[in-house]
Amino acid sequence: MASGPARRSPIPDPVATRLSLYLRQLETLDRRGLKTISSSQLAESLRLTSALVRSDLSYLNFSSTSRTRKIGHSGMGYRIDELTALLRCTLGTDRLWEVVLVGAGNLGRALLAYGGFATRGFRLVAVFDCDPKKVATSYGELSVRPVTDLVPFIHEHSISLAIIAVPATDAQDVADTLTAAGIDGLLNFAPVSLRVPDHVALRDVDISVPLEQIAFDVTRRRQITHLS
Amino acid sequence: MASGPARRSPIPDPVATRLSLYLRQLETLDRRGLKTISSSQLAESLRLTSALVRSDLSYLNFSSTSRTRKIGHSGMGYRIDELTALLRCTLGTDRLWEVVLVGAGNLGRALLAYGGFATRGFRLVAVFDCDPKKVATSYGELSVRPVTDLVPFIHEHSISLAIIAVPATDAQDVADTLTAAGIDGLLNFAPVSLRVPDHVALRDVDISVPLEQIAFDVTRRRQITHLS
DNA sequence: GGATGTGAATGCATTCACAGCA
DNA sequence: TGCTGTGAATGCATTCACATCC
Repeated sequence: MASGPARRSPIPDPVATRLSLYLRQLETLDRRGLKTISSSQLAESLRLTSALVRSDLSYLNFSSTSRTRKIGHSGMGYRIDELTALLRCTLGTDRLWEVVLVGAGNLGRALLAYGGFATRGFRLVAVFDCDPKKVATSYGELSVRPVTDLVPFIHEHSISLAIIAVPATDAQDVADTLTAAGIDGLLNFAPVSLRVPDHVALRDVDISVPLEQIAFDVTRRRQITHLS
Repeated sequence: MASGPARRSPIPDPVATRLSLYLRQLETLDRRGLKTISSSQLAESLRLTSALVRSDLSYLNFSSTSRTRKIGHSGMGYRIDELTALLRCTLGTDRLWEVVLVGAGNLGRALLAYGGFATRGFRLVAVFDCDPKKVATSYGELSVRPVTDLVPFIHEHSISLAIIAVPATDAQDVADTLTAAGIDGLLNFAPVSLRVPDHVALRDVDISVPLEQIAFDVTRRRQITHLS
């Protein structure tokens, strides 16, 4: 039993990732004033198949709070406002997440300046760095605090999410500190594989990896073209 | 036929992504002075299984240039220098890729300042922006050029890779321009799904997506803990 | 002994194809 | 007719288990 897209939860990881993309796309469509969208339109706009979109969205049927059974409307697709709300609720971004940033180097400062988080339910509430020269410098509304203040700050403000943007050599130390302070989730930009306890959610972003993948794609295509 | 990890090419996408991670890890291990590593050690350091590592690396056996049949050494694992060279060659990063950056906003400036590319075979050789106020401003060794110079620059320097770091609304236009100029690969940081011809390699990086995934992971874990 | 390389087995993600509904 | 929701079929990624080699 339990064939097809396994009605009812454990939402698989690849599905969850696409749910984020659906949400992003719906927000764009909403800004354009659209009210409904079909699985095939949504699929095409993201270069996916309509069956995959429907399959993914079917995971939302019985998710947590909503008792609603069907989310699409036969013959006319999905209502953008409904679906957006349901996605936000499922992903947990229907509330504001306060996030701390560790590392005020180039990458850290870029993240501070990056406006994209605010519109998606996240707010950077503090920046920390171990370099005394950087401490007290201001970026936008935030001024850099010493790492020694990190643990008390997390406790005092009940922070659950942190972004690690320190050099690779310091990343594990920072992760350990954050873990000990009781953090729930970590977004790691350092190019190392961190070790954290099972109860801490961890994702890595290494911008060199996709760039390398492109180099690989291009190289492979050239080889194919070459010997044809 | 062709069961198991399909000896001989078309390297699947998930495999190619992990090859990048193996390379990154090997570079770290090399810096620590190690000479060899076993599939199980490499696996553990990246939280994978040893069978997966061996399976992935077996794709390198007959790849393009190298005529070597076996890359590991029975009883003693893989030689780090050998494997590093083979990975670089396979991924296409055994040579220098000159990359142009379009967009000198917060993200673009961070990428300029980010040192990580240089050590992995990529060099940012020019920055472009359409905002006249930004043009001619210098960041590090590069000064911002007007987008009108983009196409001639690409032709003149035979650039094949570009990074898009402009607002979502401008990204498709920039992609079209780059495509028309004959670019081979695009790394897109704008939160939109771009449309490019099949012969152009495209990858997306949206830092809000992994952050949302973490929020989702944390939310789900809380629900599980809650009702247990 | 300790490791690789790989066919065979498993399990998961995606697609197909169609019943059912507006 | 147009579209969703989903069981069944496919196909791909991962793991198992073991022959093999130093």
